Amino acid sequence: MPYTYTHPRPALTVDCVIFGYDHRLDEADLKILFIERDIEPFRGKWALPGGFVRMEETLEAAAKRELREETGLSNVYLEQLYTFGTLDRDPRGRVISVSYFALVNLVSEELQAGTDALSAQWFSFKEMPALAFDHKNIIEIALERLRGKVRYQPIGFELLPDQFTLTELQTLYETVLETSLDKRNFRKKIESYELLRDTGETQRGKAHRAARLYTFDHKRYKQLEKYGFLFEI
Amino acid sequence: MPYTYTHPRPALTVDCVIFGYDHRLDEADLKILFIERDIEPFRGKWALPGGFVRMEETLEAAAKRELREETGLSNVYLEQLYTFGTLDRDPRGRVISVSYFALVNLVSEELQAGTDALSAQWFSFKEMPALAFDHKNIIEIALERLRGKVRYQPIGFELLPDQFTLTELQTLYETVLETSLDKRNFRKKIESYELLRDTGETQRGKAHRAARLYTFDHKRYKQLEKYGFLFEI
DNA sequence: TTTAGTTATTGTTTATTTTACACTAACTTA
DNA sequence: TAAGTTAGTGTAAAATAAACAATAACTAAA
Repeated sequence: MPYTYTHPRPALTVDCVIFGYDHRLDEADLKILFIERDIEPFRGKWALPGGFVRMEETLEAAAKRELREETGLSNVYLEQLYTFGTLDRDPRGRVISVSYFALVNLVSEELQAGTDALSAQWFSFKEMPALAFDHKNIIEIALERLRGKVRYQPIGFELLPDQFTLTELQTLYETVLETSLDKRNFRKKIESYELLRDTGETQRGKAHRAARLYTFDHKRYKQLEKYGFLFEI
Repeated sequence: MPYTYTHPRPALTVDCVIFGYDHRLDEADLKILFIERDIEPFRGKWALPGGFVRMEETLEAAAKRELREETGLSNVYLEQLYTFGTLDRDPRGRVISVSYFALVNLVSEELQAGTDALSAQWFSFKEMPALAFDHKNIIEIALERLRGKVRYQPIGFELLPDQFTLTELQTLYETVLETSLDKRNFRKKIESYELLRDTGETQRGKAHRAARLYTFDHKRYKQLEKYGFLFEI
């Protein structure tokens, strides 16, 4: 069924940059989720999850649908990143891509390859594969945004499981920001925001002193946010 | 000449939120540039400058072209803001809009209505007219972005003429951030960044002590930026 | 030419925030 | 029960931010 317009129109896609984090690893690092393309162009190459926007869905809905179809991930909070529109970014012709990004905890999320993709896989930055389209460019911009944002908004918690230790939280910030932080000063600052709730529980099965487990108080953050509350690491 | 595709495609537009500032006014305030639409839909209503993206131009090029055609403004630095894609934002059907924003000095820039618009006009926030499409929403997001950005990047200078006084700079920040700032502390902070060059000249024609004129040292800022320099007001 | 009026320019003291820094507590395993 | 490992905690010094007012320089009116 062909569709005809009086003026030419670019095609419209969405792409998702999903950052994943595994707090259990000794060498914690950020990973990004890619799918292996099973259709041309760039068949066999790795690419960001994404695809064409349908007429009856919003941009964000399209991004969520593609992410679910291609990787099995759902219920992630997607934020719009940037819209890419150079002339030559897709060999099929003029294609505009609206990109989204999200932060997830690797351990809580189960991957499953969908119908459009041979497989979905996490890659750390050191072992990044060759990518389709301008996706290398997209993730560079996403990483820049993540680094900028993590310092002024408490989004780091999205990368951790519901319950986490203060050391895990600190390691996360050290990983994302590529710095090292003073343990006591970090804890003092985090405590001053009063955004964590002590669960009363402690870590189990570790060969040393068990750390207290905390949860992030989303409700309280939303309250504070209204009144111009400033978060900063 | 009709264009046919195997799948339906949304139309793609760009919209420009141009903030203007007049440093000479006693009651300084931010204005936004609108055009009066002379075609349907929303004929006679005010709207952001913008229009359809052509196949042979990038998104930013489209935004610049529409801005020039409709208002006569050119050589402004446009930054991508957000892409709007709700289903019902345009009565003509599914239309995605990539928005851009820019900051200009009202006095330096000459307006001239173009062919697509009956007239272009600056409106201050207090006297905002009824707007076409979802443009009210777009400018709300633009204003949020501006307020967030102006505190961490020295973009305020784009709203002033090449030469300006420290009082003009302070008034600008007070206007955009809707606060009042301490004069001595403000000057101390600005001075500490070493981003201003004293021109040696002073203001003329004022019925009181003439203020020194400064220029913003863009080159120096770009240098400092590379090394993680932090600006904050 | 003097005076009144208006805006520009400048520094110090106090309060707050950030940084630097090291020992004891608690748990597991050998 | 001893050794090993990570968790948890406070204080002093330095840096930064905030509060605050008098003099300088110019124009216009008397």
